[in-house]
Amino acid sequence: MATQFGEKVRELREQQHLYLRQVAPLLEMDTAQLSKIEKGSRQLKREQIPLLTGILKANADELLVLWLADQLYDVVKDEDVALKAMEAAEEVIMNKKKSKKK
Amino acid sequence: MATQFGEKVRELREQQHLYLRQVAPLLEMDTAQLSKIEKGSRQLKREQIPLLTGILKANADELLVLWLADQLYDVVKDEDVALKAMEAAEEVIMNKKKSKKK
DNA sequence: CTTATATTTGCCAATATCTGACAAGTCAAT
DNA sequence: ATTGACTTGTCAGATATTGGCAAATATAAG
Repeated sequence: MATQFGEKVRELREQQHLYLRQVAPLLEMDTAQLSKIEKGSRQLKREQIPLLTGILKANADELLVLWLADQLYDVVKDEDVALKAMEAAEEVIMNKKKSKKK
Repeated sequence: MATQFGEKVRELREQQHLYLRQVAPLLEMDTAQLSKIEKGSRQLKREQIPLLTGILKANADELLVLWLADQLYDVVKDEDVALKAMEAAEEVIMNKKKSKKK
């Protein structure tokens, strides 16, 4: 249930001495939703990550990477072949990268 | 649009000299759907993979791994930090594995 | 023990996304 | 021009996710 992303958000929010009730409105949601996001039972929208990064003064891609990692983990979490699948996906990504350098 | 999974399914289906119209009913769908799956515009349901593996005489986890890899790729395909995210997710998986060996 | 503040949880209507089914389309061979 | 294999478009219905509120819980203070 807990997510890397949610845990990091909470950690950063507490470091900044901010309450849910202060941060939530900046993301146009209520405290209940943000609470659920930190607890991992809801997902923040991808496009809100940059805003949250600013609010929490996180460093550049920190939150994005954790958010993505959570999504990836979700896909394979119950699979015996999780790591094999990850490697297969990585290869595809690396091939794309190479060929994008037209 | 094309998927590794879809391409492999097509390849295997042709190797077995089977038509869409023969395979589709075994998966309880129509040929249009199966066509889209091979083309990558629709997803086969996770739980149907073992059945399809049998039908196409694929080897054990081949199709499952490709199917999962496609899902993973989908999460990060437009992200600059795709590989970083993959590595972060891999670490989580490897830690789970270790701790599961109670 | 009551109040106050912060957070969490449960619920459900609203919205978004995915799927199944069919019809119509292309393409190649005859 | 007909047939067979496959593809594509559409759309209602099924599923899943979200937003928002209200009630529950937790902690601290008085």
